[in-house]
Amino acid sequence: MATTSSRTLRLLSLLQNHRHWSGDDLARRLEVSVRTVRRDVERLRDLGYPVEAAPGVDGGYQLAAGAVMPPLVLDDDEAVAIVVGLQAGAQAGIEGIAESSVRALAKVAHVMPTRLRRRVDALRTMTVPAAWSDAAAPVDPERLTTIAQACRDSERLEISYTDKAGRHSTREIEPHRLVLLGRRWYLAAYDLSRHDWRSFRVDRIQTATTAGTFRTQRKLPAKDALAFVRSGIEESFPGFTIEVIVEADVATVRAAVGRWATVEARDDEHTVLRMTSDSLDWPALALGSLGADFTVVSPPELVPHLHAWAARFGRVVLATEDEQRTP
Amino acid sequence: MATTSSRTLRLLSLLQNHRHWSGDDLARRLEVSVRTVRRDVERLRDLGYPVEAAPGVDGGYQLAAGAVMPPLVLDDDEAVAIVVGLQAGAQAGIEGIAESSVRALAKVAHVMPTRLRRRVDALRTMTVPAAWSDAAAPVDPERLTTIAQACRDSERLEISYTDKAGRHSTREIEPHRLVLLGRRWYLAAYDLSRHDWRSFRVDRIQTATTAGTFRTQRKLPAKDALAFVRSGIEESFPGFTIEVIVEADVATVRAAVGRWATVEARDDEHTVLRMTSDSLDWPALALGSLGADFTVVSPPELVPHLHAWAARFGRVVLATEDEQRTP
DNA sequence: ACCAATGCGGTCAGTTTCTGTCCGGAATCC
DNA sequence: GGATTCCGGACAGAAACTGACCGCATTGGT
Repeated sequence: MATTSSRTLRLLSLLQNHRHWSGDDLARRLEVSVRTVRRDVERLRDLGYPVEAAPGVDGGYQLAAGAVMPPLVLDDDEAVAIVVGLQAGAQAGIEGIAESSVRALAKVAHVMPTRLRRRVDALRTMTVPAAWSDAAAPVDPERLTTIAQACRDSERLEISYTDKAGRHSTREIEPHRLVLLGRRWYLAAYDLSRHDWRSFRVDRIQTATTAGTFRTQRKLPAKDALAFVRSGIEESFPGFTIEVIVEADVATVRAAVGRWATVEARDDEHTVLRMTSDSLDWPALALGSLGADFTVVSPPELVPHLHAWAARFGRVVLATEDEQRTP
Repeated sequence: MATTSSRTLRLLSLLQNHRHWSGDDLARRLEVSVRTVRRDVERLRDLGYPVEAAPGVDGGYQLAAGAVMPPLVLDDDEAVAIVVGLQAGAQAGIEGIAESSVRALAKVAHVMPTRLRRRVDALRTMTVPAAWSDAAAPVDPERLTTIAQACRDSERLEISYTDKAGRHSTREIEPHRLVLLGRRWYLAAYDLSRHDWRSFRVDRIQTATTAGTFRTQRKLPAKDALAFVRSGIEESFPGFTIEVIVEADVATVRAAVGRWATVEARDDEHTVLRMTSDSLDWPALALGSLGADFTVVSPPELVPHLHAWAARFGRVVLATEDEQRTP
């Protein structure tokens, strides 16, 4: 009967939403006898979900941590929060979770009601882009999930692409795998127009629409997708390695820059600060907020960069009443 | 029977993991006849999940977006990604999702296998703290979820708290609601030691352990938790409102600062840029990366702040070989 | 020490429904 | 037109679910 499995699912949801439930409460909620509730609980346990129960006046049932994740029953707000969080995770380029974030995103996005999708879109305009600098062009999360779904489901894609030289083209591809390398997403795919494997930078894909499924899995000419993409990229990442000597003690520096950089005491009054960054603007913020003088060890470009900031900031004045109104 | 509901759940999971499944495939996977698969699909449809099916040689079943979220069946990696994303969402203080993030986090964290919890912990050390400045002291996500669970489940908490004046104390409280105000989390709770309602800053709670449930819900002496917390906070947020006139056209400015600030054309060569921030360091980064001169309209404090940066940056020099090695 | 509240699980009988096997029909793609 | 695939009715036997009843164990408070 539909009622019995649906009821089991509802029970799971109730146990996820609230810790303590007495068997009596559950029975009333589910409109069955307590005996049946006990049997349903037993069923959940058989399925591997650890429902704990405590007898006594303060007893009740609760779902505990077990060996496997139970199916998550989410309400609207929670689903939206999860999608926003996953989008951030996919963009942030945190090694070790970005790929999983995209996979989960593809899964959630595919079944998410459109009304929730609209809310996510609305929120995305408020959400902070992961990176300041244009160095890491942010990728439209929707496109990312479209591509992730296509990879998962073996669906051909028709994409419009702009290559390094700025040439536009439309291609039909068989997407294979998404790879996060450095701070960018790449797509390893078989290009049906060129009859060869290619890697595409996802931020250079303007549109992507599905175009039917394909059956036979071609063999990637590399150990794995990561190796393939890496081999195809000649451009080395700029990725500055910043090292400065700050005229402050290590504790002060650590407090100011948080975990963004590694700090190391040089002596009581000098601290070595190291960080990596795509652009020189980030380090400028970190160094500026230190509130202490410092000497640049590397890269040399940082010095003129900071001097340029100094020059501009030095020229800053407060606007006069007049200026505030008309040019 | 355990098999039938478990099978329905497995079917749901299969449909979430891969788009196209032929009825035959599903039957083999689930070890039942094709007819039963059809019946299971029908069951899912009865439960409100829109399983679409296409006849023909390329047909198959797939789960589409529907009116409600189906229970999410996640694998380990995806669960970890979701938790990391939610933690970021809870910390980031994005209005409209922070509360939901915490709720979802409480839900997920409670049933998450410990092996996954360990992975999340490991990743957290790598994850970037939401804020630069010490203005927003980051909150331990684990503590946040503990408290959220306690609120949800009406569980007493024993907390050790450090108040504004730096005095430590241990209190037993009945937690009511978590509130995000500005960039900080507050807990509205009834303090059993003081016999009155209090708001606690979550970042000032050192430890929180559950101490039994409570039944009777006390009445909060305010319209809602937000109002209560807000009324209890005498300290007004600094929250600078920055407004500057940039000597560049609106497109350039928009490209440089992204969505962090609102920009408005003043004339072809001047753009008004507005943003709000807890500290003056953030705007400094935004203004520095502009690469253009500008005039400050407000706040006046910004000018000396920038001048201080200018002075420090102006003094910066490249370290000599000597300095790099020994002081 | 006792009592109330709560969960546990056995048994039983009646009802429900689930399953596999048939089948003809319809839609889709080549 | 043919192959493939999904659809859903009918049927019979097997399996299960459900509610009712029972005595028992555990917990917390009086």
